[in-house]
Order: sequence, then structure tokens, then C-alpha cells
Amino acid sequence: MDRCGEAGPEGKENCSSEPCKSTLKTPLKQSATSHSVLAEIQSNSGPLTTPPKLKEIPLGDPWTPTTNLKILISAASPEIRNREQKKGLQDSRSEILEAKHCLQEHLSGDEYEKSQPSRKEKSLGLLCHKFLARYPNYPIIGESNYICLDEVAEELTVERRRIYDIVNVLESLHMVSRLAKNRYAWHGRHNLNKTLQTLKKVGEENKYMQLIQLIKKREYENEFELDGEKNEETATKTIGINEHSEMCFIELPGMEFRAASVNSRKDKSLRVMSQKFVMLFLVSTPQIVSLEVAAKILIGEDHVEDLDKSKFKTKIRRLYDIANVLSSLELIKKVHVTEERGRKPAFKWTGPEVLSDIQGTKPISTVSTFVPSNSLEPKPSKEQCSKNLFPTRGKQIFTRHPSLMKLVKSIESDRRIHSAPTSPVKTSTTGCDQNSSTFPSKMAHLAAICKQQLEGQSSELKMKTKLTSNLECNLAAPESILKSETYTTSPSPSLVHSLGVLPLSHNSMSPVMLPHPHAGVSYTIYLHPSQAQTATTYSPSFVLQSVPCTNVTGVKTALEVNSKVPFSKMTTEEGDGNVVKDDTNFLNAKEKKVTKIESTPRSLLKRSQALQENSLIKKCKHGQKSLGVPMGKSVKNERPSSRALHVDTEVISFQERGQIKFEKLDQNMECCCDKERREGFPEDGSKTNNTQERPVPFAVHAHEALFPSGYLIPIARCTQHSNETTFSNKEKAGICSLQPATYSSPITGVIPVTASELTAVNIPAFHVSGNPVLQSLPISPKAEHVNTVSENVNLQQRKVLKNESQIPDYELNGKSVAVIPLQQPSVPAKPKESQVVTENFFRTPGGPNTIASLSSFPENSDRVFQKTLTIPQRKLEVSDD
DNA sequence: TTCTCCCGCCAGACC
DNA sequence: GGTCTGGCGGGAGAA
Repeated sequence: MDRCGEAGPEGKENCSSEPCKSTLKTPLKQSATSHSVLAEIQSNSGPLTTPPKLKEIPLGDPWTPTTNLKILISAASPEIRNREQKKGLQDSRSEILEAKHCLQEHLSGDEYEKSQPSRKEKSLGLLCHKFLARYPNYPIIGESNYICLDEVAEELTVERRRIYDIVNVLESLHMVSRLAKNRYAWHGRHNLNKTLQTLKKVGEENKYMQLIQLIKKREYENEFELDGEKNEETATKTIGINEHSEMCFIELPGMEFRAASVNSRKDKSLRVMSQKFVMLFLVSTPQIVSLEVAAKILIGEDHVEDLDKSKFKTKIRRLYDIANVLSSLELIKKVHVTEERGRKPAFKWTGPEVLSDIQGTKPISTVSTFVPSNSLEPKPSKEQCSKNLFPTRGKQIFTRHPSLMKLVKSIESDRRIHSAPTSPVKTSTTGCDQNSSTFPSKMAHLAAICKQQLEGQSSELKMKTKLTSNLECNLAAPESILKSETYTTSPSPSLVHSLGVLPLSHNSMSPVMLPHPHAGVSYTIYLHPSQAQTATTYSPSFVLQSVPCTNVTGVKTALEVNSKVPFSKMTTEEGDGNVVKDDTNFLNAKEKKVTKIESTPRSLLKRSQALQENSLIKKCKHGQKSLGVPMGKSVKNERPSSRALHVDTEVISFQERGQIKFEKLDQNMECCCDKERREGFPEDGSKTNNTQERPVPFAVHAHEALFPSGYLIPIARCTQHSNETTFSNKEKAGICSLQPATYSSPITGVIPVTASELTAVNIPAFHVSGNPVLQSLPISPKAEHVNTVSENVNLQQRKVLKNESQIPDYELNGKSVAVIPLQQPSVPAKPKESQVVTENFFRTPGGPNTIASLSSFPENSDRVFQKTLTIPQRKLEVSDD
């Protein structure tokens, strides 16, 4: 593959002179030349780094100028090439056969066996090299580049089974596509870049990076605790990766599977595994992924309960298979990560730099869980997105019935337009690039309309706000919908919030309006479209209405919510200086992504609610039925999972408490409202920014929060909107305090909130705790960072939020509720620790400051950290092999 | 001893 | 019923 190397997306130079047509059979010299191929490959910098190109070069032919000329001519003229190759093919075949016979005649027994290719020479990687050498990196489009598996297997003298392995991985990268039985089409690297971009995007949306970090964190924890297999298993379960949304094969438009037969057994397909594996690299920083972590993630997405040793080993085997092919493609390179436990095999991404910002490219997931096939979103590819070529295990089929599609489309459009006056425009800022770019023109049009209406009325809204600000800030008023939540956590409660708008600073989730049938209030939760069904199933009172936000996954939500600080810290922990920078960028990028959800007038809500209820419940029934075990398990597992996550929850609470301490109780609504007025409706750009800085609003009916973690992604913020009417004051308080306070810096203010008060908070932790993402919060081993928030992060945040130092607190039923700005350093003072925590990738984050900082926190909360504090720094090094 | 991963059984899907 | 696909894990070579 290095012949073209990583020519990059633009590098269309067809540097390969290989035949473009698979019909041009590779001379059967392969087996006879395997040694030479291997030698050639190994003689280079690394194993399997040199593409063989044997076919072009008849055995024995040196790379002479004449040869090159022939190759060039051949490449230029398919006809000539074909003629030449057919000729060469026949010649070489006969030569090989003769040589083989000769070999057998002259050698016998051990000698012959020794002459047989060694295990290494039969490796999948080498085989893949041979395979790739048959075809050009960039085949001429339009030419028929067919691959006949039988022929290839024969020519490469391997059983077809092996070819499947290669083809499956190549297929995952859209380098080949299946045409029919035993027949594939070769696309070369034409689609590679696009595929990688798509995969990266999907990986980001699925928060694979956080998952990786989470797993590592857990490993650290386990390492210094029980250090037992069981413990590890538990930890993995706890992580919730198993509950991470499943996703199946990601297709590119026009690259969908043509044969239904391929859609079977896809859930464990090498294709899907390969894509996920690649995603891990694309979202990691640095782009090094250990097999162990990859295996855990892959297993987690399948069945946690299956996480026994054999499963793990099997996964590792498969990963090796995939890695071999990817290595042949020169996309990854094997390295070793050395840590205290010893050397761990890992792979480093050596492929092209991939930008996740893909314009106009929308991944097509064969499973609705992957890309939010937001049924309510009139995307051009919606049908494709929601189509379920691959019923996942359990035979899930989430394809929405056409009639329902139409219905929800109508509802969505209706809702958008009508809610515009009081809703923040769903601005498609840079952060929404991914999504917006993929939005159909219709959506764009609707958004534009809403935006115009909004802007036109922004001034009016401001006026309204002034008049009603005080009332709106009154949380005690149960009837006020969408009103007060905003204050509870929003660093800059916006006018929009107070007016019932549900601002979402989460572009990648699928915000869902949950009008509560009984309370008449709406909740906004983020969940995966497919999960929405599940959620609905368990909470009939919920009506899930997807909002056009593409990305999604459970993990995402919580992560995103906390991404501002916690994750940045986290990332920082795992990375070096550069990583920190990258992460910052990452944060910035994330911050740019803003998705606002329009508030829905009650009438509309009810209406849509009714409609949706019908359709969704039906769908859910179906989904439940089809989901069968998974769903049941999800729910059942939720509790154990939540329990297991208790530590995390505690940490979160702890952080919250810490943060609460620093909040001023005497912050009043006026401040809040004033701030809102000040920041109410800035320009588009600023509006977006502000929104981004705001905590993601989220409200969940505590009693019905029985969603499987990872499926329901509650934005654990005491949110603003929401119709907490259904919440008891206590619950409200709990929810509010539940917010994963990311700023637990001891230097922040203190809010006299009693422990008991906080205790009540943990109810909804419920989902939060179950959410794998939240676990990614800088807790435990990384708890140190809670108080050592990377200064650059703080600075960055301070820049944006410097004006939001005043955080109002509210009183709910006599209990003070701290309003904790999520993305805002609630610290009036500057961080005393200026040193940036620059943890190395595989280094356990830790620091002397940890203890000190923790010491200022309540005892019970510290408990969680105690053990992690003892975790020694581990020195990990990555070494190429 | 652990890491790698080849090999081929076998079962589901397809024809 | 035959063939195609590909999940899976035993077990052996390599490190």
C-alpha cells in the first residue's frame, strides 16, 4: 500500500500499476514467492510495510526502467494492461505449478515442510498485502473492478475463509463493496478518506474517546483494589460500555450493501468491529489504542454479561485479524505500551489525518442506534439512516413505518414553525457543521424561518423578560413550565430559558421533548432514537420526540454536558502537552456545537404528544418486542449498573457539593434575571456561544427514570427547563445538586448546603449514574483534577464566562439549591495551581495537589477518592516494535 | 509464559 | 441440499 502511501484524499494518483480489474488474475506465483514477498516486506522499515506489487513484476524481473515503462503503459491503457497480464498470468501459473512440483520431488518430509511457508508467511497481514497488491489504490472509476473471491483465494493459494477476513475489513473501509455472492467490487482508496471522516465523526458522537478514558480509569482503579478478574469485570460493567449504544455497519451513501445476505450476523461482524476499531483510533489522542481497551469497548457494546475470558480472548483474536489488515493498509502500526502491569500490545494510527468535519457526508447506519435516524428530522437520508439493514441482535428493527414518518415529519415541521417565536433558533453554527451540513434543505429552510422570526422578536422577548423575570425565576411555582430550571444551573440563564425555551448546548444528542402527559410538563432528554423507544416503553408517560440533531448516543450526552471541564481535564490527563492543546481545541469545537431545541407551545406539545404517543408507543411495543432480551436486560441492568456506579455518583455529588459550597446563597433571582437580560439575545454568533456555555438543560421525571444507562442520556443539570412541576421540591433540589459539578476547586466559593440536603440529590443520579459518560467525569483516579483543573482550561472558560460569576441560588421548599454553572468556573478566585496537569497518555493522572484539594471536602464524599488517591503514578511508555 | 493469530469446524443464510 | 459466509475458539508458532 505504500506505493501510494497515504497519498491522502486528494492524492488520486494511481501510483499503482496493478491491474484495475480483478479479472486479471494474479499469477499464481504468490505462494512460490511468499518468501520473497515477506523478505521484501520485512527488509523495509517494518513488517508488512512494503506493498508487494508482484503481479506487475514477473518473478525475476528487476525494477528496471523498462519494467517501469511497461507498468506505466499498462496503467495508462487498460487494454494493454489486460493483454499483458493475461499473458503473464498464464506464464506465471505454469511456472508456479512447475516449481511446486519440482519442489515436492526434490524435497521430502521435513525438508518439504520446512520449505512450506512458515506461520508468519501465512499471516493475514502478508496475505492482505498480496491481496492489495492486486488492485490499484485508486482504480479508474467506471472501470469494472471486480473481485472474485474464489479466484483470489486460488491465486493467493489460501482458503477462501481467509479472504473473507480481508474483504470484511476492507469493506468496513469501503474499499470494496459486495456485489453478489462471491463477488466484490474494488474501490480502492477512493472512499477511504470519506469513510474515515465518517467514522471519526461517529466515533466522536459515540464518545469513544471518553469510553476509552473511562476504561482506563477503571483499570487503574481495579489495579489498585481487588485486582481480580471479577473486579475488572464488574468495573467494565460499571463503566456502562456495554450499554453504550450499539451501532452497526456504517455505510456511505451509495455504498450500501446490496446483498441482504451480508446483513446477517452483522452484529458481530468483522466489518463492524473493524469500523469501531478504526473509530477508536480516530477519536483518540494520541492515536494509540491498546487491544485490551479496544476489546473491552467492543465487548461492552455487545454483551457485558459475556465479558468472560473466552469472549475477551476471542475479541482479541479478531482484533488481531483486523489489525493485520489495517496494518497492511498502513493505517495502523503495532506498538507496545509499557506500563506497570507489563507490556501491552497496542496499535498506533499511522493513516492519514482525518478531519471529522465532513460536509455533506452523512453516515448511513444500518442500525438506527447509530446515527440518530431522527425520524422526526426530515433529512434527505433519513430513510436511509433509519433503515435497518441489519437487524441487530435480538432482531431489532426500528424502521419507522412510512406513514409514521410522514406524520412525525409533519409534526416536527409544525412544531418548529410554531414554536419559533419563543424558541431560540436552532442555530447551525460551526459546531453544528456536522449536522447542519447534512440537514436537508428543508430543514435549513425551516431553521432559517425560525431564526428570522426569532430575531425579529428578540427585542420583544427581552421586554417580556423584564416584565416576567421575577415570576419566571420563581421555582416554587409549579405551573410555570420551563421557567426556573434555567436558573438552577445555567451560568447565564438566558432569557430564552425563562421563556420556556429549552436551550441545548448539545448538538450531538437527540434532544427529545418529553411532554409529561400527567403533569403537562415537558422534559428534555437526550437519547438515542432507538433508545427513545425503549425509554418510552418503560415510561409510557413519556412521549419521545426526536429533534433534528443527528448525533447521538447516550454516552454522548452526559459527556458533552461535562465536556467543558471534566473532559478536558480527563483528556489532559491522558495526554501530554500536545494533547492538552488538542483537547482544548476539542473543547472549543464542541462548544461550537450548539443545538437549541425549540420550546413547544403547550398546545402543540399536546398535539404532537398525542400523535407521537400513538406512533411511538406502537413503535416501542414493536421495539420492545424485537429488542426482547436486550431491553429487558437494559432495564434490569440499570440498577446494578447504577449501584456499581454509585461511586461515581458519589463523586459527582461530592463535586457538586464542593461546588455548591462555593456558591453564594444570597444570589437572587434578580441577578439571574439581570444576567439574562444582559446576555439574553446576543447576536447570532454570541448567542450561540452563550448557549454553549450554558449547561445543558435536562429534566427527567425522577420516578420514571428507569432508563437503562447509556440509553437515556439525561443531562444531569439542574435544569432549567423543565417542568419540574412534576418534581417535588426535594427532587428538584436533588436534581439540581446532581449536576456533575465540574468545578470542585477548593478555591471556589462555598454554599452552606447540608449533607442531608445533598443526599436527597442522588435520586436521579439515577440515570446519570447509569450513564457511562458521567462516569467519565474526573472522578476517582482522576479526581485529583477536580481541583486541579487545568489552568488553561480554566482560563479558557474564564474568558468566556468571566461575566457570569454570579450564580443565583434558589430556594426550593426551604432548601437552598445552588445554581451551579456547569461550564463556568464557579471560582471567584483564580486557580491556585497554575501548573497544567499534563498527564501522559497511559499515565495515571495523579498529583500531590489531589489530596490537599480533597481535604476540603466533606468526609463522606472523600471516601470515594481516598482509594484513588493512593494510586501511584504509572509510567507508561509507548514503544514501536 | 505470553503473545499472536492460523486454521478449520460449524452453523446460519442464501440459492 | 449445496454453497456461501463468517463467528468462533483450539492450539501452535513466535517472541
